Amino acid sequence: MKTSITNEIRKSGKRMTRTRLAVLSMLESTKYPLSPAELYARLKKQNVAIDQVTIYRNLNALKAIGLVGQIKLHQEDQCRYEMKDGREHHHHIRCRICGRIEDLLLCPLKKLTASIEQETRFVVGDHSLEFSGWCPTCQ
Amino acid sequence: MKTSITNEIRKSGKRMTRTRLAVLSMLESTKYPLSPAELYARLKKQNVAIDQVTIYRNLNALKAIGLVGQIKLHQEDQCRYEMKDGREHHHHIRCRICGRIEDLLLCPLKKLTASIEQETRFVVGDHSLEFSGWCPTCQ
DNA sequence: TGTTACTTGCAATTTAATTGCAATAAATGG
DNA sequence: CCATTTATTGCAATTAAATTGCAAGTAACA
Repeated sequence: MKTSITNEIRKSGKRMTRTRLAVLSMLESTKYPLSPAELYARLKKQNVAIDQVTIYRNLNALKAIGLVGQIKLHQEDQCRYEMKDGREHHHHIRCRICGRIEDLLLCPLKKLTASIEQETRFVVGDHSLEFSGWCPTCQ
Repeated sequence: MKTSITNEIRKSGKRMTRTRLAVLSMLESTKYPLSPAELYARLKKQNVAIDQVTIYRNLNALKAIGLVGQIKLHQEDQCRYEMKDGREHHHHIRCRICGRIEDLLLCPLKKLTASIEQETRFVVGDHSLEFSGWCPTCQ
């Protein structure tokens, strides 16, 4: 785990712990966002002793710092989480049949922000954009 | 309530009932998507006798037919629902402070679908796009 | 008007996520 | 390196959202 992440955590008054490190490592080594339950199962398989509650609390803490992003996908009843640190802004596409999730690196929305702000008089802070469809295997 | 909606419901083997009509009317007359709890409160205020469970079941049924859309917003722990029937494709922006929600009629994504399909080999079925920020009052 | 089967209400249940609290352990300073 | 402070953890219990079972009710259609 990069020292910069530990510093980021300490800077916010939080601490780098065994369980927090395990959660971060798992998120870093997985190429798609994970749900708390998936995180728990994967960590258990690696014989990491951690409680479900600790996973929830760590995800919330890391989200608050901005190291981790929360993603709500169609057809899913749990949120997913992924590392934001050092990653390009991106979105996701999820297969409606098998649930496979892939990253989409293209995002046409930065240009759109200005016109939205003009139209609504809101100040835009963030956006989420999720696609769903059928993956190559399920078509 | 338009007859076309009743027909749409019957066509799918479902029935137009007193409670279903009440849910549909409430969704039609509200300019932003409602959560099941909000629907319940508003219907209660109108002295419509309806159970929370019935609201959930109706929303699921109407979503399955395609008459109603389900929306997951940032910072919210309940889904919201809105009429899809006859409405233009659109998205939403939600104020991070007061929760105010407005429609966004512009959507630049139809053009993007082709390149996503080419990039991922998925067939794109749908997308969701939600903005959050600060509304004029809360800035 | 009678029959079929979709729908409703109520209670109970499932599932996701949060909270309380005592015990543990990371960070900092001496 | 040790002591102190306080964030963090694990366990149990709780809250909150959404679903399910079932008997009674009622819309649709012949």
